[in-house]
Amino acid sequence: MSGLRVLGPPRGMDDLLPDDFALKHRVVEVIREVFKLFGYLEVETPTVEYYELFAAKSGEEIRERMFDFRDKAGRHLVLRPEVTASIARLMSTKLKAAPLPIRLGYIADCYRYDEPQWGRKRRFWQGGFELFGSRSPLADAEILQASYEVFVRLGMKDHFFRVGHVGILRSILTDYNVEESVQDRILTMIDRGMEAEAFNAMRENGVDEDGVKAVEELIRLKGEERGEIFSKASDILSPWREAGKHLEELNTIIDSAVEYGVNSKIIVEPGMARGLEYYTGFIFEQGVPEADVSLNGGGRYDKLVELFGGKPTPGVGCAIGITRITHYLSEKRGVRQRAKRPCTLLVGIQASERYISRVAGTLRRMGIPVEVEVTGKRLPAAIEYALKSGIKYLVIVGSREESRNTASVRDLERKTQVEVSLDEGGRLAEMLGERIC
RNA sequence: GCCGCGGUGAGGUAGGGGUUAGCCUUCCGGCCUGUGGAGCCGGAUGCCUGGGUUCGAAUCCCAGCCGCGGCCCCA
Repeated sequence: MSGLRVLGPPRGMDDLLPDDFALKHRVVEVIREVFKLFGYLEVETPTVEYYELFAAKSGEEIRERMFDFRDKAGRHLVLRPEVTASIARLMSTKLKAAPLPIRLGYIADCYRYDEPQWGRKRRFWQGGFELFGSRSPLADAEILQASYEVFVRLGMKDHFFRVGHVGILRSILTDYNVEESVQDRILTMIDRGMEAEAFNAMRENGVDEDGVKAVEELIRLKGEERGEIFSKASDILSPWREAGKHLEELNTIIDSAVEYGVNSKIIVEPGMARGLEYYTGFIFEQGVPEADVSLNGGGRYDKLVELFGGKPTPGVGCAIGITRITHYLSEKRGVRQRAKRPCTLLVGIQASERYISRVAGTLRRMGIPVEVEVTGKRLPAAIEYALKSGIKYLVIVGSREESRNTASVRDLERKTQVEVSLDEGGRLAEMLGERIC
């Protein structure tokens, strides 16, 4: 490379070569498979959105980490840091008359101006499931089920879930008349482990020591023994009827997931909080033991659509970190994926260009993928190229074949060769059995 | 945004003030006009960028860029 480092991609953004792309594509395909299995209809929204769409319900922190810029007319735009807001925008506008419930899926690239490190890029892909129009725990459980299917299908059976419900903490705070923006701040502090600050903020906003103590105990309470966690949480929450209902709801959600067949390790955290402030109920993260960042996360957001001016519509969803999963599979699991290519190479020797083209067309119209040798390699060199590239069949056309309107099909593995008339399409197709290698 | 470590052809590496900068893989050409995953021969591409120290810098110093890891935050 010369001194022009500008020839590399921008910091934190990856070029994917064919094999890298193939691996990412596999992850994407699995997600699409699960879209189909559950009835999620894929949509697309722009990579570029108005700044306000994300500024609305994001803290200072997120705002600073967005790629933002002015367009030529002075509009303040951003490269989306996530997609849920865009989908909610869709719900409040173009889909406001759609019959509910509606399930939407997306595969999209997102951007954050972070310092790159393990599992964190400035450009990354997310695959999302969003279910609108239902308040039922069945809807929340469905998101867990879909997440489970994706991970299992990718061979990550050892994944685990961390589940919680922001309604539990919020309803305690609401009981003390703590206003919503202050609640957001307190939950964010809890999520970041700044507990002392959170407790102080609670006291300053009218929460008594009973309330603080309850929150503290809830934060400490986490584990896999569902029955035990729930009975302890239930005790702690006995003075707060509303919070108890949320706890019960969380139990129902987990129960539904387990009955579905989600046999993952599930860590219950009644005092869990998540960074994004738009969550209103059930929340979760999904990860694997060897990676300390989460690979999937989501929850319920019942106020987001109306925040964007739509009619009140409950929603629940998740965003799967495609780039992180790909990175994890490749680095920690040693998963490799070869880019697929045709099994067949068409090589002409002393044949006219028109004949080579005719044969190529004949093959492809039968649905046979074929690479055409276009560099003038002689047969031995072409064979070497084919073997090196994993190509299984050679279709050789020379002057003999041209004069007889045939092609010679050579099987490089069996080392057999047969001359077939171009009119015998079926026979050609049969010989070139494997199409993609 | 902050802290630490690093950067030698396309990939992997050796060297560590004066070397024609070495090796492996890859790539290109030849031996080789229709059936060689071979062999041999030949060839191509490199010290991240910019300053400084020095007679002389890939090597030492500073800054930047990029990568990796950590803080923070997050998928």
